[in-house]
Amino acid sequence: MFFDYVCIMGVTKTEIFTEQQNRIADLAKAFAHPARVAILQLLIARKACVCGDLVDELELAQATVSQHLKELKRIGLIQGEINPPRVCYCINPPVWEEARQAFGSILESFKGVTCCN
Amino acid sequence: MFFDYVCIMGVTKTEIFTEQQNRIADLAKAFAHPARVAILQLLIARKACVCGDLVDELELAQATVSQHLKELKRIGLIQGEINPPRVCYCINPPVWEEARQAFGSILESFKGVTCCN
DNA sequence: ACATTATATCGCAATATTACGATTAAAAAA
DNA sequence: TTTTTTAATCGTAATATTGCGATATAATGT
Repeated sequence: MFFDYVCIMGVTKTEIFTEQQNRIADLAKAFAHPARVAILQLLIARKACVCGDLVDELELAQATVSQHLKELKRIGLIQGEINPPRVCYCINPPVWEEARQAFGSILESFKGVTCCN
Repeated sequence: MFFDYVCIMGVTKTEIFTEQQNRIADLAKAFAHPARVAILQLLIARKACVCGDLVDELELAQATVSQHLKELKRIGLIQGEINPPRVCYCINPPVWEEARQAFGSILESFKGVTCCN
């Protein structure tokens, strides 16, 4: 009988990594596209909060911006307050703090010691 | 005559973003997969430096690990010292410092002030 | 009711990423 | 010289991501 592990090609094997590693990877995804970096920077600068303003500032179609906002919302880094017919987006402080801690932790863990030199 | 802008589907429009935004996105990609997070953590812990050791520790095929190492090398976060027939990998301090600055800068720029509350 | 406004979602096209077996390459050991 | 060891690369399969036009949705104004 075979209950062999089957690898589904093209899919990240999240099961073999720790919760922390998967979470860091997910948080990093938020910053892994220049459009999302730009959106986060705009939200922090508070110049644009409403989705339409972001569409104006970025040279991307409304559907594309909406999709990036959805991804940032899924990760938790931003929240959207519905104010019909507009939606006002902003940074979600607790998750932003989580990202700060997570990246800080891993980035500070390297003390400049390399093994091959 | 039409020299209209043609969007190549599926490709990030890097031209419309700043150098800094594109670089942050690229650096973030290094952390945007749990396997690469695990590799970086292992390299920092110095338990495994040789590619084969990483393959043993991670439950991934040698070809897969090699591919992730190649991506980390492309971004610049790690370097590989050839020591035939082995290759010893380690963190690349200047680029690691660049990542520390880049993430620190954006993560600290949010002062807890949101526009919709 | 109907038009307007702002955003989300759908569907599609195309490239990017992930994973791995098989093969190649390069140096050391036999 | 042949074998062994270690890592890179190739080729392939499959899912993920990116981008956008078109459409749907939902509340407001007329």
